[in-house]
Amino acid sequence: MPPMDTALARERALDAAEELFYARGIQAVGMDELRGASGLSLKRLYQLFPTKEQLVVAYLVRRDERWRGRLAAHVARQRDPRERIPAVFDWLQEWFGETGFRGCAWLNAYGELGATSTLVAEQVRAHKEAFRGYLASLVDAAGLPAVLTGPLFLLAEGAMVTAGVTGGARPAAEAREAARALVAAAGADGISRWSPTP
Amino acid sequence: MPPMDTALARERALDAAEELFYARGIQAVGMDELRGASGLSLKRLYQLFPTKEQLVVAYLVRRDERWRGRLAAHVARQRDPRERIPAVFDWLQEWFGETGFRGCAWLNAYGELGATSTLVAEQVRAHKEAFRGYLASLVDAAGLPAVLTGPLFLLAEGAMVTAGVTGGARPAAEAREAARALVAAAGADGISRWSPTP
DNA sequence: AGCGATGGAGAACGAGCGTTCTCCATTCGG
DNA sequence: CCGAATGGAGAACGCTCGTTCTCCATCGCT
Repeated sequence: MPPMDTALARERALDAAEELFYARGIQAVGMDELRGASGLSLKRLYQLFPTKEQLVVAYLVRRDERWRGRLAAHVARQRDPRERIPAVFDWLQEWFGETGFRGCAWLNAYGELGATSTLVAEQVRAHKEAFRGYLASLVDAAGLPAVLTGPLFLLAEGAMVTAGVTGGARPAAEAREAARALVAAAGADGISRWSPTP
Repeated sequence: MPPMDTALARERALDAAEELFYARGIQAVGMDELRGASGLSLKRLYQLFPTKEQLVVAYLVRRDERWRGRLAAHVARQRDPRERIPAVFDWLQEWFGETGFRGCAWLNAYGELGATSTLVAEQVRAHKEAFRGYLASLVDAAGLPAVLTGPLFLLAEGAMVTAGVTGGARPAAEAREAARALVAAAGADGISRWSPTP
C-alpha cells in the first residue's frame, strides 16, 4: 500500500477506532484489529497515537464534536426557543433508533476505563459538562428558570443509559413527555413550587 | 489455614468480590487478588465458582438483593404513600454520599462486560427491571397514573449515572425536586397534559 | 494405623494484547 | 545513480490473567 498523507491517515485511524470501539467496546478491540480495519501499519498507528489510551481519547474528542454538532443542528431547526427543548429528546429518539446504536459512547468508555485511565475519565466529564452547558443555554434562551437544566440533563442521561441497556427508543419518548411537563410546570408559575435545595 | 464451611466460604468469596469489583472495576481485579482478599485458595474459589463470569454474576445477584432491600426498608419508613416516592431519591442521596461510592454497580458492570458477557448483561437488565417494577408499585400505591413510572425511573437512572461520573450527591436532590414537580403535575389534574405518545 | 479424599500453597500453562523490533522495498535529495 | 530516510508487513517480546496442575499436609473413617 502506498504511503498516505498524515491527516488522512489520522482520519482513517479514527474512523476504524470509532466503528470498532463503539460497536464492541474498547477493551475488546486490540491494536492489531485496528490495524486491519484502518489499513494502516502498526508502525504508522503508533506514530500517530503513541499509546492506545491516546487513540481512545482522540476518538472520544472527535465523536464529541460530531455528536454535539449533529444535536445542535437538529435543534436549531426549531424556531421557537420553547420547542428547542423537546427537540433535544426528539433527536435522542432518532439516535436511539439508528442501527448499531449501543448506548452513550462516553458512558460506555467510562464504565470500561474510568477507573483505570484518568485521561478517559476527564474526557467523559468534559463531554457531559459540555452537553449540560448546551442544555443550560437552551433553557436560558427559552426564558425558563435555570433550575430546569439539572432535571432535563438527568432525564436525558437516564434515557441514554436506559436505551443503551435495554436497546429500545422508548426512553426518549418518556423523557420528552416528562421534559414537557417540567417545562410547563416551571413556565406557568411553578417556580416557587420547585425551590432548589440550598 | 483450616478448612471452612462451604456457605461461609461462599460468603467470603462474595465479600471480597463485592469490595474489589465495585471499588476498582471487574476487569481490573484478577482471580489471584480475589484469592488474597478472600483468604480462600484458588482451588476453593474455582470449585465454588467455576469461572470468573459466574462469580461476577453471583456478586451482582447478591448485591441486587441487598441494594433493593436497603432501598425498600428506607422507603417503607414513610407512612404516606405519596411521600414514598421522594423517599426513593432521599435514599439515593444518602447512597451517593457514602464513602467509596463509585456509581451504580450494574451500570458499571454493563459498561465493562455488557458487550462481552450475555450473562452479565442479563443480570443488569433484570436488576433494572426489578427496580423499575418497584417504582411502578410505589406509583400505583400512591394512586398516581402509571405513566409516571417511566419518567421517575429515568430521573433515578440519570442521577445514578451522573453521580457516578461526577462524584457528587447533588444529582439526587435535583432528581427529587423534579420528581416532586412531576408528581404534583400529574396528581393535580395534569394527566391530560401528559398523554403518552401513541 | 492406614487409606482415600479434601483442600491449601503456589507453580505452570496458554492465550491475548500493547508495544517494539527486524527486515526489506520504495522514494527522494544531491 | 546512491545512500539515507520513510514506511509497510509481520514477527517477537513481555506482561497480565484466567484456569489448571503438582505436591503435600491433614482429616475422617474402618
